[in-house]
Amino acid sequence: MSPNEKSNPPQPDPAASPEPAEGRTTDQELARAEKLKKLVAAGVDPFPHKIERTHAAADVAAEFGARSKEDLEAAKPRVRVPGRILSVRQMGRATFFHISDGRVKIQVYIREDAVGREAYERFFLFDIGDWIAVEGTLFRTRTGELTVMVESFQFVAKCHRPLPEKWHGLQDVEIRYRRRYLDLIMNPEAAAVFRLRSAVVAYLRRYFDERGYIEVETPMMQAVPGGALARPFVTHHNALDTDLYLRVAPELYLKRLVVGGMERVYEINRSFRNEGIDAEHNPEFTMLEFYQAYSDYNDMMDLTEDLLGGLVRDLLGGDAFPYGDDVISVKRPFQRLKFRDALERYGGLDARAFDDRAGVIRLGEEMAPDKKPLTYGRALDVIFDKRVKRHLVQPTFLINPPKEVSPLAKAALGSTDEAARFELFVSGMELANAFSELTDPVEQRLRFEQQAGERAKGDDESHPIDLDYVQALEYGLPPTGGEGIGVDRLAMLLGNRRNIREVILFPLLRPRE
RNA sequence: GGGCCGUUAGCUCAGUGGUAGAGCACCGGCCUUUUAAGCCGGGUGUCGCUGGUUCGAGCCCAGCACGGCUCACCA
Repeated sequence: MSPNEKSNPPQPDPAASPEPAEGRTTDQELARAEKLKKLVAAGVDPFPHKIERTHAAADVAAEFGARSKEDLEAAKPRVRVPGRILSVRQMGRATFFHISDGRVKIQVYIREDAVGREAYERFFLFDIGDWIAVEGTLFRTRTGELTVMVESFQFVAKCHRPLPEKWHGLQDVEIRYRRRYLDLIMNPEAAAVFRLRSAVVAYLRRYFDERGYIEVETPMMQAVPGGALARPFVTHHNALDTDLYLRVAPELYLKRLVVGGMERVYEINRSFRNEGIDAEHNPEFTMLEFYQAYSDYNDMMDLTEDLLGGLVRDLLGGDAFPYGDDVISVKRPFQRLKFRDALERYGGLDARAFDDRAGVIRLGEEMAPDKKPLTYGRALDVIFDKRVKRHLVQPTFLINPPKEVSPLAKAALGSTDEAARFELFVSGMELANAFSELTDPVEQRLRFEQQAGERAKGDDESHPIDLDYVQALEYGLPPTGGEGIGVDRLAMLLGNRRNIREVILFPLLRPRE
């Protein structure tokens, strides 16, 4: 067969409306496809390879936002700026519209007498939602709004589907989460939260980098899912024919690195916990963990105050910020409250009740019948969760919880049943968890075995035995302070969002269909 | 997993057992500094799905799906 006889492969119609991903094609989608066809017929490339621009919309605002009307009229600055059309106001032979780069909206003015009749009519083959690049000079309207006077414009990309309503934005939370791009287009305050989150993470990295910490990445797929008391996700490696777990925490690997001489390490990345989903929990979430040799949990408290104070000052200004109905102050020092004192103050346990171990267990089991049988320490933890947590609104270091629920922490100095550990609570939410790391390999092994004993009694939240980790400790871990901070929750606080899904771009939802 | 609530046009939402509605968007007109532009005309729909009750169901009942809140769970 000669090349000439080869039939051309079928070419897609570049202006065709995409098959609807779900449901039927609506009248509005058909109208949009028709307009694109006309543009293509007029010679427009529906999928241009590159768009030249001088400014993003945000650049225009930043560079010219302060220039006066007279100044702009004299200078006539030229810009070529792309953006998505968000609204159109046509008045006969002149039209105003707004384009956005996802951060800033810029008004554009197009007049038939400036661009010519043909181009002016071509503009009406664009729809709200389409991407356009406009070139022209900047001026201010009667009302003072910075505006591009169009001299020419270029098609950038088609929006085949109508955008949500311009005034109310996109309200349906399910669509907001499933199709986050629509949320980002329509709800600028939602987009702003994710920019804030990015700034939070950048600050954290800067903070630790400047203090001599090494950023590392440790396994997310682990043979023993340790470092926290949580149910893991299971997966399977085919070539090795072995089950692996998605990590519930990076902790044990980070401490192995300290054994290896990396005396200051941190990691910011995802962990996975196969638990319920609610306003404070997403199955995959981002944790900052950091470890510092030659330190203890008191040093971690100092560091935490410094870190959060600086973060709030840097990103929000000042040392307090609104969260829901509260104003959270990160002024040093944070309240320090012993676990036992917290239970006495808010949990209705006086000293005598505290010492009545059977009574405590009974109370805990009444509050959490699913968790029976409870140990003393577990029961205290339950009572804390139910009664105390919600009272800890201002940043509070909750110090020395039961050793029993802290299998990776040293015992508190001078105590046999309390851990050298704190949890930081803000607005009733656990934000951080830190301890003086347990460095004794013999005791670590014992603690693991105790946990295994509880596991055997049906407790699937106990810590699994990790003998490989014990072996690492046998090579010597210097005194080390370590801490984990929930980055999503930190973003919730600074962004004043009550739901973790507002700070996770694509939160886990049940798959559709 | 339990309880409560929601699901109606592309979006935001009304809807009282008896012809399916509004605003925005869209379509056709008018309009050269508007900005939730305005004015005139047009309703474009699998009322989440499946059954049931009824002469008749968006509405009442049951089941299911998805979502929200909440409780449970949860470092």
